[in-house]
Amino acid sequence: MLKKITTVPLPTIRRLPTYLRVLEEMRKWGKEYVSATDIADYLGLTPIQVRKDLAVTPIQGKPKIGFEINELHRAIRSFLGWDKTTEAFLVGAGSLGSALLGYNGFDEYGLNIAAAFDANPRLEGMEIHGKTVFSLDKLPDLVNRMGIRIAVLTVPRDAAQECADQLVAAGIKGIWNFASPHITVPAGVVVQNENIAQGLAVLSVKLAEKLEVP
Amino acid sequence: MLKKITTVPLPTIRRLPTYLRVLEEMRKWGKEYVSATDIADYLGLTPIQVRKDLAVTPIQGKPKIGFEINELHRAIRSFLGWDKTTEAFLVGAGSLGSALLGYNGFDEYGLNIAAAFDANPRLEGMEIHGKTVFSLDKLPDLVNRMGIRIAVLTVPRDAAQECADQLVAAGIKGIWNFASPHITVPAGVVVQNENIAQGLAVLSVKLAEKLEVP
DNA sequence: TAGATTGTTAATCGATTAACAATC
DNA sequence: TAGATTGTTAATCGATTAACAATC
Repeated sequence: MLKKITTVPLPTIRRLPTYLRVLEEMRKWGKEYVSATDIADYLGLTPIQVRKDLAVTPIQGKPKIGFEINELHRAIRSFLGWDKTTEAFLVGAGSLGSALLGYNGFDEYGLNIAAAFDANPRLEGMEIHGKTVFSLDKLPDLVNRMGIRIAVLTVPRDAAQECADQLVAAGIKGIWNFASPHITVPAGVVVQNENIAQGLAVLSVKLAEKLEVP
Repeated sequence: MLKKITTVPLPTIRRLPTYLRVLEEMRKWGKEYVSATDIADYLGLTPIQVRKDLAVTPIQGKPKIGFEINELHRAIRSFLGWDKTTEAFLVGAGSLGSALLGYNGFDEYGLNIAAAFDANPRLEGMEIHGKTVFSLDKLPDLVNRMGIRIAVLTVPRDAAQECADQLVAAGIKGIWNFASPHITVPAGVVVQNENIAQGLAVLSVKLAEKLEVP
């Protein structure tokens, strides 16, 4: 009986950011209301699925008219917690880390990378895309003082697990893991693995199918 | 009756690259055989799921021993088509495009980015991480001459659809889309959308749940 | 009003998990 | 041999899709 409150399906959560972008797009076109059918047509989904997904927000659509774009947009952002900014640290200032430091779209997702950390002492004190790089041993203290809960992990694969352990020890509660296909963390810590190879695998297989049986 | 041959579940396909990494890891430890149980323990999955996933390959495991690591590794790579190199073009040599050009892990995935293209004439002829940047209008001819089928799309969001149309017109069959949450293409062309915001959405929601109900 | 769209409840579909005989 | 592990068939679980009354 416990444990199940109203778990929103993971696929739904993954589609929500796309709805945000679609709503922004349609707002740009001067629209004020949008129906689930419009969104579904635009994205190649079914209207029923879109309506189910949007039901995670408390926003009610109006029959024959649809949803108020701004209101829906605000509600989805709020559901994702993207209406307030969360500060995060980036760990591993290599090429991928640097690229992410230079990405300026995170504020749209309620995320701000406050600082970067690297094991290489030669990077200490440097700025990458305006973010200061600190020595990794400064991390626990700064996590504590700034109340940081999220880390973006972009170290080399071999360093991933050890580094994750340090992050957990320092009090990090969520790890956005670009470093390794899998890391082990204690319960109470959330890991989101990002792995570019997954998408490429899907593309590879689908393309092979298409080319075989056209 | 048509159409369904033996569709491998998408979640399975997405897990396959991770199995490759795990097999490499275990090979490094000097192991020769690995059981589905070992892999499952390592990744936090169930042994049954791992066995089901591995059944997409023709490799048979040996009861009590497991699977021959090298053989299984080769079979998964073969299933994904990653045993032969596929040449691809990257379109959009901005910060994300440059970062991907500098990523040297693609050969593990059977992908080689042969060249980059950009609409900005000032980039023409430049080299980024050893890859030459061509003008976008050279793309159709080069796609044709080199028989390129895959494009990595890393242009700004607003240019994504127009650029995708050009790629399709040029004969590209698979688009790995980092540019926009959604693009429309004709049937016969495969699109794989990569969207960093999806993973962050999952992390955000899971973390919020954890912090609310610890 | 008629018809498009909503939200909800039920049916279907697909993936995961369980059960179990076969095997080394 | 006993026991761990395999591969397969059946049961369960969860997400998607369908059906439909309510509404503007």
